[in-house]
Amino acid sequence: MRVLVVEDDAKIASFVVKGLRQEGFAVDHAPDGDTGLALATSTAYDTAIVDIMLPQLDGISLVKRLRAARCPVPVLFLSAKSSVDDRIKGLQAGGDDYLTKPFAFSELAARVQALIRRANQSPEATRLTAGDVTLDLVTREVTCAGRAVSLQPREFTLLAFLLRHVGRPVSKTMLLEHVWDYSFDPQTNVVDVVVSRLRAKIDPDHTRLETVRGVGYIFRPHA
Amino acid sequence: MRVLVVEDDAKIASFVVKGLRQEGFAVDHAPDGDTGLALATSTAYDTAIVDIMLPQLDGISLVKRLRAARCPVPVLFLSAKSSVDDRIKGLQAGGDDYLTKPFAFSELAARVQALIRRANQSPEATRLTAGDVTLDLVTREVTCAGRAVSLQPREFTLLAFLLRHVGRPVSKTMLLEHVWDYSFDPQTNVVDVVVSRLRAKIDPDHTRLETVRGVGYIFRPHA
DNA sequence: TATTATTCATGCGTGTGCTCGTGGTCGAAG
DNA sequence: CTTCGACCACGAGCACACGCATGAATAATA
Repeated sequence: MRVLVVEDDAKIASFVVKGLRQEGFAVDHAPDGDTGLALATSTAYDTAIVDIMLPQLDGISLVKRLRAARCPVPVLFLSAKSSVDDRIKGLQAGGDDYLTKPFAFSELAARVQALIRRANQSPEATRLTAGDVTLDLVTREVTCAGRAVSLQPREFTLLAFLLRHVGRPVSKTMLLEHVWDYSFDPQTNVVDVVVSRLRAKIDPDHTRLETVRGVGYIFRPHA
Repeated sequence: MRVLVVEDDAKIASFVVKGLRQEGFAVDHAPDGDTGLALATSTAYDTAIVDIMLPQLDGISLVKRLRAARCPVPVLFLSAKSSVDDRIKGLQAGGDDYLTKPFAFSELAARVQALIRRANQSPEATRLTAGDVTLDLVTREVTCAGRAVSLQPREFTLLAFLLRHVGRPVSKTMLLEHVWDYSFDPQTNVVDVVVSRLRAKIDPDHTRLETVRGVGYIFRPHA
């Protein structure tokens, strides 16, 4: 488990880094926001602990940039201020948790564990899977039965939506709304066409992506 | 278990927050609607306790916005008024429960527990069962005596209606109205035909779906 | 402009729902 | 007990809407 600590206060940083290493984590330390951003974008961390008050690039902006760069690492903010306002700003910027200084190390360790657990349990973060089909929202890679498949944007979005609703039928109206952003019925067969093309690529014999007449489609994972 | 308390009255808020913490909940507090909305949309709470009378953004509007943002957190409303009207408004806005001030803390704790329990087991809401026949309205799966049965749309709607009226006879007129959306008698035997097909699939020996001559049909669960 | 992605338009195949008609069942009256 | 009429069951067949696939046209992107 790799953890990144972005903290400028040397005492706190060393206290946190040592403690986490004793817990068995591989820990990297960045003393300022720019270094933190560089490390976070170049390495796959399981969690980042980010101080809000930082030289050069503050913690909130750092995380905003991470999210803009599609980096899904769970972030725990550290802050001297405990105001609800700050907390909200942090969470809105894309943070996952918030801890106020001073804090007990055991508290920090517990939250880091929780973040990692949550991230591992929610494939929602980046990777969707159903049976032998996988789809990575970040790298946009799709595999089916082990081999890579290249999808067009619409096909990709459609498959992602289907994978989020595995085992339950999705209506054409739902698809038009969430894959096409139409709030009305365009009176055409766009959906049918893209479904047809998607099938040709990942399900030629219609065993995964079944049609439910009069209702819509349903994605069933291949045993 | 994380709980959000949105309450502007400091005394009540502290009373509730302390009590819930003693019960082992992780509690966050928002003193007004805007703050509550921000917290609720950025953190995954297991329950939200929301006062109706709030500064800035009132409780009802708050919950409406939450629902519009597809935030499914169970909501318990608090209110000084106990009128049926208010209660209805609350539930219509997407609330799950309603408590009138003043209330005993034990009462509140019990309801919060109930809400969390209900939310965790909720998928049952979409499933109709009678004897050895089950029907899932969401996945559209139907089983009879353990094995899966595939139904056509009309048959599915018909069975769903029958399961909602288990043990009491339903007339053909009722069926035409609720399964076919006819408000008149089409002078044909559509109902008979579809009933016949349904029987062939889930009740070949007429022991579950009996006919009541001159009246209609009645579904009796298999012991 | 060249290239890719998306949408439109068309014809075909088929599942679905409906009607029809026959034969069966029930119940009340003779 | 028999007869008769009304009601019901269900197989067969038809028509239509729905879904599918494909190529052409348009739009977006480089």
